[in-house]
Amino acid sequence: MVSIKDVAKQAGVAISTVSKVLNGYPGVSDATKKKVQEAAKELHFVPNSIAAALSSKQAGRIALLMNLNTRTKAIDEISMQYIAGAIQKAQEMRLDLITVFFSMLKGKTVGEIIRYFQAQSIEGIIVYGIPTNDKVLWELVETGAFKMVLADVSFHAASVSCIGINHRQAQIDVARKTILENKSGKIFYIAGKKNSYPGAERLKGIEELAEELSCKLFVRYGDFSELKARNLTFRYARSRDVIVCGSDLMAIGAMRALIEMDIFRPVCGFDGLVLMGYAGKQMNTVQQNFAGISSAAVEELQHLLQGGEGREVVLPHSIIRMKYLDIIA
Amino acid sequence: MVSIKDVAKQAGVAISTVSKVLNGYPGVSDATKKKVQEAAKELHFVPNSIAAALSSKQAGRIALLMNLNTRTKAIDEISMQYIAGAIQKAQEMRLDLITVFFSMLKGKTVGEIIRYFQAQSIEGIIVYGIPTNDKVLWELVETGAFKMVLADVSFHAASVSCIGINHRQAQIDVARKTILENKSGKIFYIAGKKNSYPGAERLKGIEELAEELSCKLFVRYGDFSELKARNLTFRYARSRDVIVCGSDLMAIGAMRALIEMDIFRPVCGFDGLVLMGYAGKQMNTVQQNFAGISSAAVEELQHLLQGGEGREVVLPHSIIRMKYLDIIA
DNA sequence: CTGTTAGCGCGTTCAG
DNA sequence: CTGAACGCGCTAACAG
Repeated sequence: MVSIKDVAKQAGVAISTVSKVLNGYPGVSDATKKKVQEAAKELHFVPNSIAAALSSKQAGRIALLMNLNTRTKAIDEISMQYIAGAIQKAQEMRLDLITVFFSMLKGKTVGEIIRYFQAQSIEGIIVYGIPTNDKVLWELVETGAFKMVLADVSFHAASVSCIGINHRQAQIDVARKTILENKSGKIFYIAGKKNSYPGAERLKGIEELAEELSCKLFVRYGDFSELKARNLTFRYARSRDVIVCGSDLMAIGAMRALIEMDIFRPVCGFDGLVLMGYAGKQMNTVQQNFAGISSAAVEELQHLLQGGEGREVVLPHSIIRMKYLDIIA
Repeated sequence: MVSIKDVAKQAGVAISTVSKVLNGYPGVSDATKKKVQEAAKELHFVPNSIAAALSSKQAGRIALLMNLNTRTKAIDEISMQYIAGAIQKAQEMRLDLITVFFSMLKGKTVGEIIRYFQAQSIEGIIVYGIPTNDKVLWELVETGAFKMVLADVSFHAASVSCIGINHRQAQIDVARKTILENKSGKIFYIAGKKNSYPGAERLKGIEELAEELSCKLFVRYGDFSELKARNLTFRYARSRDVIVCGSDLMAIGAMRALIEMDIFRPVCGFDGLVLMGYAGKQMNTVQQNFAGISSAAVEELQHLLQGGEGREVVLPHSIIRMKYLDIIA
């Protein structure tokens, strides 16, 4: 392994000089700068990130913390895009990214979690899908022990940013489109989970829209479950004009129930899963660019690591119509 | 951050003694061992894996290298299970696991790739889905620079193991079941990619089976693409009795084509994707436990890291019938 | 059996 | 503008 020492020797300068050049610090003459860069290139020098992490405190090691739902595998698609987007961007920004699942932290106290991350020299954490009622995780946020970026919640502090689309507005957009296309009056809304921030925001959206359009609104919680949405549809859909769902998975459940009931009702979903394309029908849905969101989250975390203030970042969304041909390859 | 030094001070012993105790080295009296362990517990000491990685050469940092197919998102499901299984097991075995995608290595020479991993103190690599024609990656394998576990290929050397199910046998099993259930004579086999090892093995399997059952076999390459399988089905399915596909995604394409053609032919797939459940019909398929495979791969890598010989590990598979009710939650 | 010492590769003062 | 020297937290030889 070629180290900084070898580069220094090759260039005929001291180790610290090499370090300065490679990290873009001032106070090095252009002549020696060039010498060092050439030597580094010649020796194919790649800085050892492990050593850098040990010695410096701004080593750029971050963690992606998320839920791994092994039961409902549909969520895999979202998680995967999240991970991929984050890894990609982290690589670009020369940050080390490790992936951690909630299940690994299960049963740990806040102190233990902090030490767990510290032991890995983690200085920043991106959290996706933090439950609004997870006491330990929210404690962790409040300690300020790490720079954090929270996806899909609305909370920011000095060292904590949040990021995500405007769920309320997105729900309004997709539902309005569907309702106007079908001239529907009575809305059946299948909401997500009660302790989910996006779920709550989407609910607010549909409430606002129903009022604006003077539609009757009937709400039940489907807990983001396909099965529950299916059952709710059997029970309540017949006497409503349109089924608006807080997630694609629930929309699929609703749609399949409608088919079995042999009645037609327009349905719209939320997320833009590929899975939608396999469910047999077309429908409007909100497309979230998950890879884009996690990519933006990494950038936001970098902003915090460089001393930036925590803030709220709102990302754009779009309304699409999922079709079979969109997804085959 | 509480370091090994603090523990030493607290226990009233030397740093190295603490290190020995915590790493289970011999040559420490039970009395001091107990003292050290108590001190560590009291201070909530968590060893810094970064520092350990720097100092020692057997630090247990490994990489999971895989393809990220951003076009055909169906693969997401498999990738996700892979990642999850590996991360989980790595955590259990106290190994640091980083995820790397092929795309990040694109255009790099073997030397650059080696340095890339060395810079991260990586000592072992698990590769999933290495193309049989990827020169650079195979060069990397041959250099022996890292301990490696290759999933779904058949190659092993001193420091390289391979792992996976018996694709040939699995293809035989699922196809035989489907054929016997339907008393089919003429088989249409939609194969995977030509330079894919699992694809080739599965093809061998169906050839063997066709001979054994004295069935006529007609083969075309679908390249693991849903669309291609769909088109091939339109073209060739009418005059055969059963469609055997080298992957679930292709089976879905075939099935949808059959529905549009309004003819019935038994179809069987390979992989056990959840996606299958959404495709509208039931069918036999091979269920691979992807999380289990990657988990086993981590264990095998650990075996190599501890000086074990490279070998071939064959994992079990099972034949299942995918149903809608199996997947909703 | 225990403690001292020397690095691992790099960042960072602080003299020169 | 440059380089010697120290330390990050830990492991591993070596003395005692």
